[in-house]
Amino acid sequence: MAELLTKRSTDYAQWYNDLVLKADLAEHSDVRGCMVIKPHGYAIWERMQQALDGMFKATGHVNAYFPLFIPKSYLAKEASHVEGFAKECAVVTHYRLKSDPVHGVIVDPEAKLEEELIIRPTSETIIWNTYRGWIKSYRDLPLLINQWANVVRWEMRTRLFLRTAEFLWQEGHTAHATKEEALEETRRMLDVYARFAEEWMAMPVIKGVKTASERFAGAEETYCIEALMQDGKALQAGTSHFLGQNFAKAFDVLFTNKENKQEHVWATSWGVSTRLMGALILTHSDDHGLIIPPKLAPLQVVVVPIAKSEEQMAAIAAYIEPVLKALRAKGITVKLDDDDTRKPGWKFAAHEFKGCPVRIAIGPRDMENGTVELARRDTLEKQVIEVIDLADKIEHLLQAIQDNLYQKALAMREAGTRAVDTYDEFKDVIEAGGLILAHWDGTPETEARVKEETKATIRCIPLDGERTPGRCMVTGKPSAGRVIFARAY
RNA sequence: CGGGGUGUAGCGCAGCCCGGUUAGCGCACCUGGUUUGGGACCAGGGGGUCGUGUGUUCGAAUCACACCACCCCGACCA
Repeated sequence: MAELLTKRSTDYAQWYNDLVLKADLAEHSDVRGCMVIKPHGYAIWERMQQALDGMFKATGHVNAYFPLFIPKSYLAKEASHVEGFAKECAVVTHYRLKSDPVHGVIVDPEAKLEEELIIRPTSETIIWNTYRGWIKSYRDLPLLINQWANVVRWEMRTRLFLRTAEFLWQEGHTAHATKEEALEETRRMLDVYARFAEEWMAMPVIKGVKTASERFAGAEETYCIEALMQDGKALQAGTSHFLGQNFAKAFDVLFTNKENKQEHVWATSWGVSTRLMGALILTHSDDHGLIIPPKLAPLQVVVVPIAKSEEQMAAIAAYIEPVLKALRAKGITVKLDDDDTRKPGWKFAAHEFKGCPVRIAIGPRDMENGTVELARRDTLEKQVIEVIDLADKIEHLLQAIQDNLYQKALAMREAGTRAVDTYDEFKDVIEAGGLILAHWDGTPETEARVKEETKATIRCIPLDGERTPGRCMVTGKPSAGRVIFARAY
């Protein structure tokens, strides 16, 4: 078999790049830092969207859409927000081109915008400016809105899915009457993200709180889910922010409470992006290509016929038709790959590379014996089984694959997590990657020093598990509990 | 923006030092045939502003200068 893919052990970063390109997930566009998401990649994203959207609706949210453009002055209204995003904003300055004998077209200097427009790096400002008109009374609260959109952050260095100048995401923006409600919402959506990651992506995550230096620009508190990738680097997979009254104050969003008093509303925002595609790949895939958890696989089962003639192809199609029907009745996506321009061996390799969880192969031998060959992508195991009750067996197999992927990822994370008590040991252990649980004195200075000296950052202060006090590994000062350090994407 | 590198067919590359017929190879693509239980084989075929511009020269993919683009490493980050 031709070696299409750099091995993970040879060069993990190159493996990732190869895989994204060769599994037809995405490619670089001619626009610097921007990617084209190809149909196979987009289909997986659509499955993610669908699952998440259902979870948002189930927690009472509705979708809406706000503009791509944000007046420059809006961004400046919340001081730390603008500070956080100013360095990576694309700006629209003109609204017209005109033809030019030398250059074809040029920007029409006559068509300068009076106020420049920012391409949204996130939508808090335009949304809160809009909410001002929507919220008057406690009866208008809570306001629970999500939007699916693209955003632009002009990054210096980009990587397909993990960091691109333009990316797709969802951003939830909610308004509440009380601080407690807003905090509850922040945690509720964090739980939604964690559940999605674990149940759909088969990716175990740690829920935590960001330190001040890693906090979202404009938030009082940023919660996150962090995951450990196969190469030992951590990846932030989703964030949920408690925004306090910062945006309400910046945009004068007031409501009248039951006591007829004016109060600023309390806010949250939360998002996950196409970065999840990167997380999915970095968590599960192997040297043979992509591995997609069954619940997110656009095609869950593929049937590869081994036919020497058109008659045989027709016989195989008839042989498997009842199984296809039964699978579809269960809501399982299945395709008979009857393309006669490709050989079976080619198809085996291609579907494997693209991550299809289950493959059925059927040849003349199987039709004589009443069997099929069943292969699972996660373990690459093959077995010949009787065609009787095949749809049920496959349904169970898909669930088994989903479970196995989660368990494997969990085992990987557990093996890659260590508690460390001294800074010397930390410096040693961090070289091997993984998550490190260590005590920290809570100061930004210590955090910055560790980052400077080891390139490791505090991924989060974990929410779950007991918080046992100790002494900071760097300064020896008191620590309320261990935090998670790692080198991160 | 600093440091390094690369631009030759859709992709991956050779040719460049030392200028000289019609610019070559592998993969992919097209046609025909034989094949088909893990990326088949044989034969034939199509496809090129050699990144752009200027210069040197009888002659430039090859030499010089300028520019552009992209990639890798750093600073910034979901």
